Amino acid sequence: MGKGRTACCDKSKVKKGPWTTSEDLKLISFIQKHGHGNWRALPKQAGLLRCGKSCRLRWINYLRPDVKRGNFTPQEEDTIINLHRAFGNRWSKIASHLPGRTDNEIKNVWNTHLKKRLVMMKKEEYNSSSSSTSTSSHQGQYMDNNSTTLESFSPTSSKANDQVMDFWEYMLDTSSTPTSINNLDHLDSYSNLDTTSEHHPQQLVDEFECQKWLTYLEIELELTTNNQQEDHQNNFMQL
DNA sequence: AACATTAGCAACCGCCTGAGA
DNA sequence: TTCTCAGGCGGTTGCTAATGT
Repeated sequence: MGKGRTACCDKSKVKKGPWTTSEDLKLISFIQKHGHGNWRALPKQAGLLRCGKSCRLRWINYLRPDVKRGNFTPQEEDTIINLHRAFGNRWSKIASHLPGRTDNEIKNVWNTHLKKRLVMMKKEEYNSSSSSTSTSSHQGQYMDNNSTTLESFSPTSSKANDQVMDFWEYMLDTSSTPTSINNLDHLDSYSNLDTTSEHHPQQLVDEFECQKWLTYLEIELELTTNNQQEDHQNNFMQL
């Protein structure tokens, strides 16, 4: 063994960047069938040109069925703020107290919203304490009514939603739901569909989209009976 | 309308840790 | 005890969309 660490994978042979729909499905399909005992070996076994770490990250942050998407509630934000006071930047520790939320997501929310808000509140606190009519501030009152909550941020653009709708129309109209997980590459040729994860239904706030996606996966992964599949198709047609 | 700047977030990088040989 | 390896973690980057000028 030479000096230094061995790379986790051959960087020249792995794909990087945003995950495509077909890659997602391959990963989901493989994990559904075989689990994820060995992340390093998984990409090859699943037919993915990805680093094992990348697969793990994708699964944990986006594809796991129990990942909760959508805006953080004010309660969750409070929890993060309080836990951050206790644990600092130990995002996985904080995430363990917020079911369905990932460390990466919490880290992003902290860095983009909560940190700024706390700075502003510190400022306000400082200003008010320097004036005679200062009001006391204590834990649990980090959120004043005028502060911006994450409710005001929409994670999904209308364009992304349009793409999702286009995608589902395409899937239903053509009845081209792939029958084999090995034959998913054509999904990527659905040219205008943004293949970044933003369109992925598990990232949609709208539960309707999530449900459609999950139903599709059930069909794709043969987790439903034929009758159930028919029901699903009928439900889609009614929507 | 066009360009510049900012915000949001998915994904990558590299280090750390623990298990097992 | 030492070494290797895989998984996990936190920091950071880079792309895209939104907003401002």
